[in-house]
Amino acid sequence: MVTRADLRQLSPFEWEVPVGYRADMLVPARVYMSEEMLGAALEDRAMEQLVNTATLPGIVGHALAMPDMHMGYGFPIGGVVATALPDGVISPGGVGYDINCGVRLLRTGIEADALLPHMDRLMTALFSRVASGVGASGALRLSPGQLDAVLHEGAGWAVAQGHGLANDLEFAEDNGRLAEADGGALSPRARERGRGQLGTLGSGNHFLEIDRVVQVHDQAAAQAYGLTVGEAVVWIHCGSRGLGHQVCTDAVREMQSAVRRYGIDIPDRELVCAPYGSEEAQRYYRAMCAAANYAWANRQVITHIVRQVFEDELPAEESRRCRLDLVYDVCHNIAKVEEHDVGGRLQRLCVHRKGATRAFGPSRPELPERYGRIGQPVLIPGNMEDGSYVLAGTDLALERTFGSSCHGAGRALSRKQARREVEGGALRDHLERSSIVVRTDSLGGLAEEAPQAYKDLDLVVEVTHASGLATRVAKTTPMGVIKG
DNA sequence: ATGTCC
Repeated sequence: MVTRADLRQLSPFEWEVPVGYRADMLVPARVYMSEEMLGAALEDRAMEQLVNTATLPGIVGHALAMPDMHMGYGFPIGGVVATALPDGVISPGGVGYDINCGVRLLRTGIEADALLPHMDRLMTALFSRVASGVGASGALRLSPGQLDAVLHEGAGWAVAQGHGLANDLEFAEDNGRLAEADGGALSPRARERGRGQLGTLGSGNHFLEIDRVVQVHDQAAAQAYGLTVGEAVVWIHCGSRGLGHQVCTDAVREMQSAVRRYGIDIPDRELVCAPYGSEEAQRYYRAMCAAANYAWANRQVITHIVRQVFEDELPAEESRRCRLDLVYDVCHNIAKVEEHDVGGRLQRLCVHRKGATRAFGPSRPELPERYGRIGQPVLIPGNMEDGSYVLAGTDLALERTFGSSCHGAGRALSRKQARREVEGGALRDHLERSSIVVRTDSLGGLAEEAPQAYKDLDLVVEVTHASGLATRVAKTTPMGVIKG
């Protein structure tokens, strides 16, 4: 176990486990946290998992952890690991089971107060038209050919089918599509699981919310993002559902033998990986890209349903004043091939972000023109009571964390602990008394996602902001919550 | 996260 004594403090919110801590480390491990947060991270296996990732062949810079770090499969959630191509490894555990789990934020153009009288009706309609819960299937049933188009085209498929507006794509990370996707790299089971789940929310921490912008921290950035205090916004948090889960399951199994074949020593079998250029790695990468595209199409289809619900359920006057535009769409479970400056040299890297959000600053050409002087919107969900943050990516993040930031508050209680401590029905009543309209498939699931099951988002964002990885732009709090 | 064990 890593202890406090093994850590070297670099700055108020930056800590390092030096290479000498363990003989198999190739680079130091670095975490962004306050001293208080560090305590909790040392109690479970998260820090040890981070150190384990510092042994992966080809890793460059540091094994990094964001302030929302907690235990995950192999890699900690909140972890960022970059490996040098072509010989560095790619690891499915560095992406996670929910490939391209991500967040999409829509502004509405209407004041939250104007929606208040209609919240019950809106939330009931959203709950009925966006399928949610474990194993949920949606209104679409894709033919094999349609599925291939989704896997290849991502959000663009949905837009072309009429589930969206042409400029939606401009405001999604990678325009909602990774070009290396190959539907043929998926197992038949992964493909079958994907056929009926497009346009569905899923379960766990996935949600659909109507929020109110309660605070603007950075007027210029908020203006560029089109956010104003008092306005209603919509948050969509979901991923690639059973299809992405199956891609990860298949890859973990296949790479178990790859690790042996390529003679890779890993300290934890959950860190299975393969050299990026190998057949196994390339098959996983193309399948992962396809699953990422599925997730983007999923969020795009849900976006369209939300727009339809606002149009159908609001009175004509309010409906006319609404315009649900995409602020941005980020993924926080993915491995990307990106170019970064490593020690003064531009290098092609495989950047694993697992529970970490890309946070590119103004210098990167990937940003939409509208945000070019501000930085990429970094969307950080918190909890169903206290709300969420919009931050802006920075050039400092490019120097420090391969352009990455935290992705949420991070869990403070395990799901089991949360169920023990919280009764779902009482939580729902508490939220409704606070004028938060709640719709859920599972009161047990609601309890697992209770506010007290998460770290304090304000603290996580404070560390992120003070470290310069992403800067505060606006905060929103929930008016209506759908939990799968 | 997940047809929460093919």
